[in-house]
Amino acid sequence: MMKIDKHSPIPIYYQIEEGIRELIEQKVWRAGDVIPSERELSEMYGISRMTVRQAINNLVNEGLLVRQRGKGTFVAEKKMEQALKGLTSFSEDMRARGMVPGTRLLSFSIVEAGKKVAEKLSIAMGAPVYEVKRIHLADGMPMALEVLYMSPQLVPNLSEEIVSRSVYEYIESLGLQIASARQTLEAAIVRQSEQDWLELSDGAPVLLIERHTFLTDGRPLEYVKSVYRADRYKFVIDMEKR
Amino acid sequence: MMKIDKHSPIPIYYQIEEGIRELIEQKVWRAGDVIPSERELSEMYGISRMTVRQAINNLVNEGLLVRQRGKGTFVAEKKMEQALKGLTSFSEDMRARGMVPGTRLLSFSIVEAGKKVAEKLSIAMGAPVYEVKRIHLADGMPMALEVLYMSPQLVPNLSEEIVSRSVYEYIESLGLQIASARQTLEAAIVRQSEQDWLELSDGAPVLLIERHTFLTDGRPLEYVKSVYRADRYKFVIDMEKR
DNA sequence: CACCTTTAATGGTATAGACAACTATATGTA
DNA sequence: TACATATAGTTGTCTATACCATTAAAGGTG
Repeated sequence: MMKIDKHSPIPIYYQIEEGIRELIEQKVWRAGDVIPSERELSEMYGISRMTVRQAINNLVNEGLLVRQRGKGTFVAEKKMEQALKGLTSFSEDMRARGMVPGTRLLSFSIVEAGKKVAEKLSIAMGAPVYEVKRIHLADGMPMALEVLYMSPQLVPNLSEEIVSRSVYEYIESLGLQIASARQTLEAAIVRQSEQDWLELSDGAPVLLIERHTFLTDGRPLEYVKSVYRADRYKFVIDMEKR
Repeated sequence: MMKIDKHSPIPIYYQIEEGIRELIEQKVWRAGDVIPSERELSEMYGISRMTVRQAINNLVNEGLLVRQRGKGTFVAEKKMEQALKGLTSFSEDMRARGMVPGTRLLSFSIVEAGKKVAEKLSIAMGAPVYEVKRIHLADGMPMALEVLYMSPQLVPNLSEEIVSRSVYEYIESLGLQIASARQTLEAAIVRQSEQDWLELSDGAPVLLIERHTFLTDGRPLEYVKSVYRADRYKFVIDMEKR
């Protein structure tokens, strides 16, 4: 099931923690499943129950597990949603609003990084970057125009194929982990170049959203600029005190 | 210092937790201070060190304390900033951007709640509510128009005086604690009624922000609608994976 | 003085055990 | 059948102890 080395310099509770994380990752245990009881785990690996508890505590704090006294410990629901609290992909966002998401790829190419893109991705000006332009649809209607930049140094072998599926799943499969993101939102009037794609008339308001995403090691992963139709899109943020 | 009842049905670790929380609240211990060591606390109250650790663990997870191996456990910095991660007051926001904040009170009155306000504040339609209209300035220039609604049932004796100082400090002094907030952002074209206050011309884009704030017990505290000048204001959100 | 070693204090990890509180199931009883 | 009771299994709380890893300060040494 999972291996524990009691004489490793890595703490036992951490090994257990990682082991459980992995089993959930690999979908051996799925959302809602009971995991073995604390006593079972402690006997299974010949370690103290308190040590098992320490591991489980951490995972509960992370939101990966849920405890229920008298019943057991369960794999928490969600997982993707927990990815970046409040930061969801367009598709998830739309589905949550009860609409059918869609995407139209406008262009997929490698271009030379301009000043702003180079800065945002921490690469040299003129260095090659992926540029992905697409339109996001909701119930078949154009909702947003998006331009995404990523560095091939960080994300090699990106393809149209991958882009039309899920970029984030590909990112994860590369072992890259998203840690944080900064988004800026501002209002503006639609530009002429964007007008047709979004099926808007002159002077229509749009919501400009920029997203700058970072990995756990601090490296910038992507820089995305989006133009949303103001008449069809509201941005919602839920914030909790912690 | 603090009292512990070992035979209370309230868990000892929780009593310790509350005790520490209170001492920090009352500023007996301030940000950066060392608190007594785990061993000291355990001897002080005649309880096991592991029990003390459980209390401290929870406070560390909350972000109230910080551990440093070999050195001790310290009261974490911040506190106000930690109030609502990412949700700051206009004044703080502006100061963080290097501008001098200001406010012009346009009106302070009690009005009958309309349908939307009544809904948002969970009160009856037609019930009296405070309505505060003001303009937020940055470096003396109009930045946003704001209308705020609060129920006198929840927040009694609100006055112009309090409003012009800090509403949130007053809220806290009443023992009310903010737990969460939902903000929605959308782009729009400035309305005629808002145009003059914001010194905008026809067709200028604005950012509409609605904030709906809730207390720890789930009751809605306030409903705020703001209109920001798009040319002077960007909304920034930092999100971290947790 | 500057440098190394020792020592005491801190939090970090781990054990083995005990009892309480809660949940679900099985069992007995009217 | 319906209801109370026992029982086993779960997490929750708590103890007492041990040793490890890191830190800072005290003390010794050149």
